[in-house]
Amino acid sequence: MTVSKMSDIDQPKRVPPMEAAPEYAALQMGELSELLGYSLKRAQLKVFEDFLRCMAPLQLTPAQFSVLLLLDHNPGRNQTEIANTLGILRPNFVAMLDALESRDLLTRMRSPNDRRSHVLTLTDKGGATLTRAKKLVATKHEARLIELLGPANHVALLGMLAIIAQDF
Amino acid sequence: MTVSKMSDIDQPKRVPPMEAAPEYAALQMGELSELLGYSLKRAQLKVFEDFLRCMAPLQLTPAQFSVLLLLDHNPGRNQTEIANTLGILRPNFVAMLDALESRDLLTRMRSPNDRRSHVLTLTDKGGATLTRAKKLVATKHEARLIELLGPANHVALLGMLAIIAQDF
DNA sequence: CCAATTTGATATGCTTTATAACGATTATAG
DNA sequence: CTATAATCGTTATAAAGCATATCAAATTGG
Repeated sequence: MTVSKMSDIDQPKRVPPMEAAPEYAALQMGELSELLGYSLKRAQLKVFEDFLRCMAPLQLTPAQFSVLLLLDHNPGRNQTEIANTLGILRPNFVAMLDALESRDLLTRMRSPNDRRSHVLTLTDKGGATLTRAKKLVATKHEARLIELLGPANHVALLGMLAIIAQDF
Repeated sequence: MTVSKMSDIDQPKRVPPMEAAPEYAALQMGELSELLGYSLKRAQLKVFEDFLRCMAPLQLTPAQFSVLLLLDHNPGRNQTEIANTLGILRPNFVAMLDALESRDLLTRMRSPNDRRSHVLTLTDKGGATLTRAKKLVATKHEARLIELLGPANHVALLGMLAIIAQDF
């Protein structure tokens, strides 16, 4: 049987599914709303979904964007350093870099100091893409969040999440 | 739940650099710390990790716990209703219910009204397990979070995440 | 020099998430 | 009523995400 792969031309790969309003009576959520993990996961999915939507013209996932951003601020680092900082395991980072390198957004160069390691560098196209991406994130993605929460809450939320991410 | 007190949130003390301990020099996180999606994902992973640790004696994942909790508050519902409410796709819900049913935590009964559907019900063991689970979550998991953030911040965080999960 | 370690890479497996399709059953149109 | 469509649980399947073991090449340390 052939794989029915509807490969259209330049359509965004993943369009998040629209949620349809369920026609049955709303269920009692119980203590679920008080469960931080549940709300965290739901919120994270929504935020990533919106990120992908905003970033559709550049076809960058949140993880890919974070790599470009980190490379821009940390030139001359190798794969292990970048991957560890982002919480990505080295084996899984390889394919990710393959994709970005094949799109000419970054380069792998053997380090002259340590020829085991690859120095990662943003290409010109990578830098330009990152600039466009940051603009999209700021004006479309984060702006919408700030509008929803208010600037003070937005800052407070970032602070609390950072605390959880590092101290919990 | 009310979010009316979101304006008087205690500001988190500070936002130190994320992660530590690798032997190479700390990398510059750049605008990454300001990216809500990034912090959300990191925080969510940590919270789920702690949830699993606290729930180890009962061997319940966050998703399984949410199913038991929802069943307890919504008796007589079928698989589609429970799955939809939790954002689980029906095909993926089958194996999940198989596992819980094989552990005698819930039962599937053909509905007399509509013999296509299965009415889901907590067993006695399921109810007892849920009671123990809720106690573990409250005393070990959420308590630690509240201690870390402070009660006011904890409430505010829940409120903001709920807003994002619903309205974003 | 030799043993141990590190780096990028490959292979592999597990879990999660998503879609298509099927039999049984129910609902609906004509 | 009958014929068609829709729904429910289920199976099969595939793509991602996440994790471990292992390898060759290169480096480090004794």
